[in-house]
Amino acid sequence: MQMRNQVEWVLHCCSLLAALPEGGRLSTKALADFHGVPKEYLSKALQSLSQAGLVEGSLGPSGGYRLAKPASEITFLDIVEAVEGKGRNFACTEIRRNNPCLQGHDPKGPCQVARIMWQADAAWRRELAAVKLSELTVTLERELPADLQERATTWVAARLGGSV
Amino acid sequence: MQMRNQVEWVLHCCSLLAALPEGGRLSTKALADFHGVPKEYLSKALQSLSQAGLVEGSLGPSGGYRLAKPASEITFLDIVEAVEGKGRNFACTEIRRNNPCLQGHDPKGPCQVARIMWQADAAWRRELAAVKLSELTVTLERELPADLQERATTWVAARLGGSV
DNA sequence: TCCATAAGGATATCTATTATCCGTAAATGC
DNA sequence: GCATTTACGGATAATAGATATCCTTATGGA
Repeated sequence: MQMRNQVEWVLHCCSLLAALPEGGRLSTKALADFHGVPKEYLSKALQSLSQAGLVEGSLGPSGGYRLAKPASEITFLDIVEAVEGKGRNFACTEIRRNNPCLQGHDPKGPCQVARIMWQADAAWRRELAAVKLSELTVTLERELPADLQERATTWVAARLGGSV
Repeated sequence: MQMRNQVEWVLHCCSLLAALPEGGRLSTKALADFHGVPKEYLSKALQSLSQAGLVEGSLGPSGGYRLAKPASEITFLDIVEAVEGKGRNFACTEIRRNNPCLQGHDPKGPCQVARIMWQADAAWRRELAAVKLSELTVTLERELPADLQERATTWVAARLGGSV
């Protein structure tokens, strides 16, 4: 049971978008180059983010993506669910109903096994919901050496779209 | 990102094994019939449990599986990890190293994205580790009508192996 | 001896993930 | 208006993983 590659990608992409100057945008191509991932497939993931209302795409030259709302209002859970879906990580297929000696019995509510597994799933989501995208930016600025941050800023600036 | 079918199966199987009388065993066939799942494939999952030291298989007629230790010493996490593996649900592929403008930089320790995702994974596992298999038995006895419990007991008794 | 069983290997089938390609529409600059 | 750049969506291919079955082997019990 493993999350998709795309989840890692978009988390890093959002991190980069969060650090963009006001009004700035980055194209799929720039984001793909920056992270060394295939552009076409990354595009699909970014479209998921767009549909979830987390980022906004714009067309034309100097188009690209930017966050649709402040990084402080976007959680890790938002991003993960945009790509991975909101479905639980445990699917109960109600095998208790297959039981040959319990036929005719119509159990109410989810079975205890499912309840426990869903409770753990909820704990996982709670943890992700507690982390804002903005926290990522703060940590990165604190941990990444200043000269590298500047190189990154320069790299991004050279590819920046939008009304900057 | 969804867990395997086998996880649901073995959780229910363990639940049944935990309710067995002292020394009793159930064969793969009985467990498969009880839950309405394919015997051959369930067998693979039970072998995983066996390798993890959670259940003990024995050969010959009147052979089958029983718990390898008291249900109070087996957690949901034990069972889930036996089938699903102990690997984290988020794999960090270190895409930050692909960054074209950060070449030559050798970051120490996991990146913040991975740390956050792993923290959520840990919360999920913590939740599962907190639930003992024995709790499942207790709940089942409390919630399942007495007559159905008896029918199940009879059904199981007719297929019971081991030294009963 | 004979049968039932766990265990493990080999293989087939199906589904989801990963990836690529192409067409469309919109925005920008000329 | 026209060419270019971009997001977006559909279609499809390639790969990996999950699901399932079959067969052989070794062992225990009658």
